[in-house]
Amino acid sequence: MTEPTFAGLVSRWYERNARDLPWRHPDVSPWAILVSEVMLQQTPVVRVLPAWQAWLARWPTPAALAQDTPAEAIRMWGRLGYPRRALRLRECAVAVVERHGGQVPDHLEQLLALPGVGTYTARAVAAFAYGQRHPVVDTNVRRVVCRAIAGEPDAGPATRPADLVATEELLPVEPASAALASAAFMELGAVVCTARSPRCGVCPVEATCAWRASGQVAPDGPTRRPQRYAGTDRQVRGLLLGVLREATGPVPHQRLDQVWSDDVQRARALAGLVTDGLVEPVGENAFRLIGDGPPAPVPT
DNA sequence: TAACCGTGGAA
DNA sequence: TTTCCAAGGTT
Repeated sequence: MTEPTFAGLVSRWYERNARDLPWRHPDVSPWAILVSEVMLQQTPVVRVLPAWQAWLARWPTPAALAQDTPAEAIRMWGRLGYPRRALRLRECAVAVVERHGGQVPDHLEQLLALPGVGTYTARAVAAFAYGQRHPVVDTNVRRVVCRAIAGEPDAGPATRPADLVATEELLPVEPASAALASAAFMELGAVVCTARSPRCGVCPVEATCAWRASGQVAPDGPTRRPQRYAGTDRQVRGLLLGVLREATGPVPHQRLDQVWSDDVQRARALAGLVTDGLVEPVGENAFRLIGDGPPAPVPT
């Protein structure tokens, strides 16, 4: 009789307490899982649920999305935030069709090469869609491992190679068990070992938690700068894109002028949207979502 | 490395 | 009301 491992304890807890999220169902395609992972980047589960359903109902395969316009992808994205993700997801669908015959690849290197897919998302798809053994490290997992193993209150702002190593050492050898453990770590961080008010009373590894043993030392020093939103270019971009998203086809410059009074900042935000490929000019004084209609006539 | 990139809900 | 933060990626 050996002691249960850390991963074993968390996995056991997960099997009994996991939320019933649709992208975790066994019959879900790798494409559907990839879509969920991209939508979940910096975005709460409750907001992703309806968007994910609608997206896959419209574009059940990468090929379906690849054939539609960027403008429609941006519209379907709705108010999930970070609309560049919609653009990247469509580019990703195009790449999957062109490079992989329409099938989401199952090799880490191939996944990493896809637009909008980084270290976390590539590993998440490899593990959750294909059952491979990879450390899947997001903000939840970093926090769980940091607290339970290292005994520190919080992890750093970005995932580092050391985080992957530390997490990999916790994974069971068997691939399917490792994938399950990865999902379990994430769930624990999302539901129990939360950033603000951890529910240590219901934690399956409270007895061995290094942070708990230390008396739950508070974070030391100032954390990262709280990023303001009101008054930033980000907010102005959001307002501008909101108008363009609701419109069909070109929107007169004059109508965009109404969303923000500061001419300089508004122009900068609009230029940024164009630079990012979300918006394009139509003629001299109108703009539209990228690819929303036939190409503007080229003067000869 | 650090700044930038949306949005909305809870504390 | 303000602050925090939510399955990151890109440059």
